[in-house]
Amino acid sequence: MAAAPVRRYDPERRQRIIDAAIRVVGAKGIAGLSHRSVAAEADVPLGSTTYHFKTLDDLLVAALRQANEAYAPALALRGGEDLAGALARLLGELLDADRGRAELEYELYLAALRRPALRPVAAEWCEAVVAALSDHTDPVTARALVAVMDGISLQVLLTGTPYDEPYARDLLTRVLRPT
Amino acid sequence: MAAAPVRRYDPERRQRIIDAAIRVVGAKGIAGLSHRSVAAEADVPLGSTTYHFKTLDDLLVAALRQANEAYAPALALRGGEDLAGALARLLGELLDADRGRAELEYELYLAALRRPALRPVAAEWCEAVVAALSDHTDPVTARALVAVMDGISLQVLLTGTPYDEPYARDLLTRVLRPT
DNA sequence: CATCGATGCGTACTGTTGTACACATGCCGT
DNA sequence: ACGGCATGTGTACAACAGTACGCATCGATG
Repeated sequence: MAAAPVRRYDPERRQRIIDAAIRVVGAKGIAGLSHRSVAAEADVPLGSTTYHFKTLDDLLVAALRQANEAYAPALALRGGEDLAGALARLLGELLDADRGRAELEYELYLAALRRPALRPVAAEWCEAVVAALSDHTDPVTARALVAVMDGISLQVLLTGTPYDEPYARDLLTRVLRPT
Repeated sequence: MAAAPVRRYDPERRQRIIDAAIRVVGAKGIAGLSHRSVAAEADVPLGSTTYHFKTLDDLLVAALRQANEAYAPALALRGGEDLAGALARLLGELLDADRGRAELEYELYLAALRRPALRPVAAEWCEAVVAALSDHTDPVTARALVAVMDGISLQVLLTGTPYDEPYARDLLTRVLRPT
């Protein structure tokens, strides 16, 4: 009998490694990310991860980019609602109902602080959100909204304070009024 | 002749280790922080760091707390100036003139995302800034200002966008107007 | 002045990590 | 058809990590 057929020609492998990396970061944080831990999670040999991603930064870039793509559609805005209320509601959904995902995405995003390789991707993320908001307000205000939403999320995630939707709505309303 | 006199009775040792830890994080990031790297930087033996700080989290807590104490006085506000302008100016001083320190302080602050041990200290930091602003505005607005300043700083630090003081001033002005 | 606990020092152990490298395999252009 | 090259696999190695632990030394307490 043949030995266990070693897996060959696996075109999805690269993608599976990225998915595994995201799961690892979600479970153990970036500090727990290593070529070996992703390899185990993706069920591929060690050499495979080092082949597709020479450095961990490469892997983080791919993971952050993928997380971005999943985040932007979450900002889908309903038509009738007022903008501040809609954003406050979406923020609440992310921070209350999907805390794990919020932590994961912010951890990848914030990693750009010390990893220059991630900075362009973080900038892309920023731009994508601004673009999603540009249908509803001017570009300067859109950037401001991003800053404010980041700030609110940070306070919640870093200090453990519960998310206060009316407060967020009030703050966003203030930002939306032109000078 | 006597052997090199082994250093004994060094009451400042603990403090020197904290200072060394801050320098290490500033130079190599939290990822480069280890009992060994601080020991080398502080010029103390390995056993000394593990004695004073059982875990690296303990060390990070001390470092973050110390960074906080250095940050709050930097928020000293001049009397005559309008609040938004003063904060925008201070933000500029931190982000333009002292980028390294800004990165260091935010890295320690953001580390609370994945390290529950740091969360109370991050909350203290938040409260300290709110308290410093409370002489000039109401508590709710003070919290909002902290969120906005964090958000602005993040955009600058994470994406590499240059700091735009007039933009920050405008945004802070919007937040300061009561609803 | 004897003793005990806090502090300091050195070293050894065990696990984990990034990296390199030699070899296997199968697609694709010629 | 066939050979080069991208892809996949397994293993080994050197560096470095946290941790533990035995011993040295000092200050204070009685």
